[in-house]
Amino acid sequence: MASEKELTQKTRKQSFQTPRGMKDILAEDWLYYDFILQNAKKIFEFYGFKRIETPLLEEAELFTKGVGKKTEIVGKEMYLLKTKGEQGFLALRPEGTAPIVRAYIEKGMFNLPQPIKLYYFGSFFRHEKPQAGRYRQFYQFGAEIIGEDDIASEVKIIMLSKIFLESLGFAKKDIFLLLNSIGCSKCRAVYIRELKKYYRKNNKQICSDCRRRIQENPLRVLDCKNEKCYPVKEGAPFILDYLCTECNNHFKSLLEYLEYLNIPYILDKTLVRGLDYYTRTVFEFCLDDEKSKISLGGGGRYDKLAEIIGRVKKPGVGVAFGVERLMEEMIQRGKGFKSAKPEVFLVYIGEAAKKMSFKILEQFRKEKILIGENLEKNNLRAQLKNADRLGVKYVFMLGQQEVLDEMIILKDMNSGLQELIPLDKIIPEIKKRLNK
RNA sequence: GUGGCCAUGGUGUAGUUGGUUAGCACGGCAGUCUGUGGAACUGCCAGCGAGGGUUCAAAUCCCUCUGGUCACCCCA
Repeated sequence: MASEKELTQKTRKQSFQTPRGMKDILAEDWLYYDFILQNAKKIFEFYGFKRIETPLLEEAELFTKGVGKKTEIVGKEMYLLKTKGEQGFLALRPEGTAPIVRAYIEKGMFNLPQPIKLYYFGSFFRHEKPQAGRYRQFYQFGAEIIGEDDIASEVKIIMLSKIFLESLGFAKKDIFLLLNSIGCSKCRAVYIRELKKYYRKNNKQICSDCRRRIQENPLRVLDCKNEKCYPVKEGAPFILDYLCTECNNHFKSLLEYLEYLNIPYILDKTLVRGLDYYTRTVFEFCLDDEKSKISLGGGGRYDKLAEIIGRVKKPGVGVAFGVERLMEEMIQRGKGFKSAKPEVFLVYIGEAAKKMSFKILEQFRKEKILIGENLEKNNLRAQLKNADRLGVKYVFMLGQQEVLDEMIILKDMNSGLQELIPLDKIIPEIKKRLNK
């Protein structure tokens, strides 16, 4: 825990801003977040997925064990918290799969009919340098199918991911699915030995990063973007040629299903993912087949994760999308949203009318008619100005005289024409005019 | 974590051989006009990202920090 002195030291500042890489989500942004979540919800729930939300904090060890100590997101980018009473550290969750598998085990979901289909929507945290489409707190939508090793799980996840992307307005032809298999622990071990041997032989022709990678995280040399490494990469052995019979059959069969279902894919022999728990199938969705393009989302199979974190032998498949990335692409493709604006506005003059305005507004709201008001202002001019700025079609005007007569003025803002209407007729009258 | 570029009211900006009180537009609030909007006019609000240094004098030059942005690393 920080001491009181440490906590107050910085408060001498004159102003505050959001921490680096984090942002306030304002009304215009919520239109996108809501739209994305609603589509995801509609589709995935219809296909039998249930929503789950795990805590923002987990024991740090869940990630070091599950995702891998040497991965960037756990080894270097995890937010760690030390608070009173816990041994060890808590971590702000850097990804969603390990917590969900933890919940699956902790809540004994393996006793339910398998597989378990879950989806989630929430924020995740990675302490990295912010950049386009990359924040320190960001939202992910993701889905997991846990409990079966049949390729049906992969097929479902991939199929639904595509339907989801299309629902957001992305054209079929723009969505690219990159696909690869990185085998199981057995065949990958054989492959890595070969890969290391090959890179050691070509040690002089590769970049310094790759020299480090081949030791720490060998698979990653395959997506090195340094030109220097291209010739060596070209001749490198690829894991697809080293898959054991089971992994090979699994992958072949997945490809057959995708072809049968008319889901185009690009076999990307260099696609490997940064999280240690992946086995066999890995995939990524982008909007451009250029490799440099930031991916919208990705996922894969993780057959050993449950075993590593909870000694439960259950396989799984999952996908996760970066919500901010989806948003940015939607904006770039001109998919705009407007918030609902009222078409009617109520203005008042005088104290009696002000009081009565509250009752009248409720009549509209009971009828689900969106009505604007600015009761805080007490001059007519300012109220009308606001109504005008909102672009409403009709304004109801209530004054001293109207209250006495139980009438109200209805003003057409386009023509400027006004007429007197009995107070008890306002709802049918406005419905007629708005064709409701 | 490494490197490049950047930082003036709420928003968009003017302002460098350092030199009056930092200018303009939009915006917000109020008024001209306590019963009529879209126009006009008037007044007000609000800024040199933070800290330090050089100097008689700093928005301007230097350093540190913070933040933004882009590339790398990595990833959603």
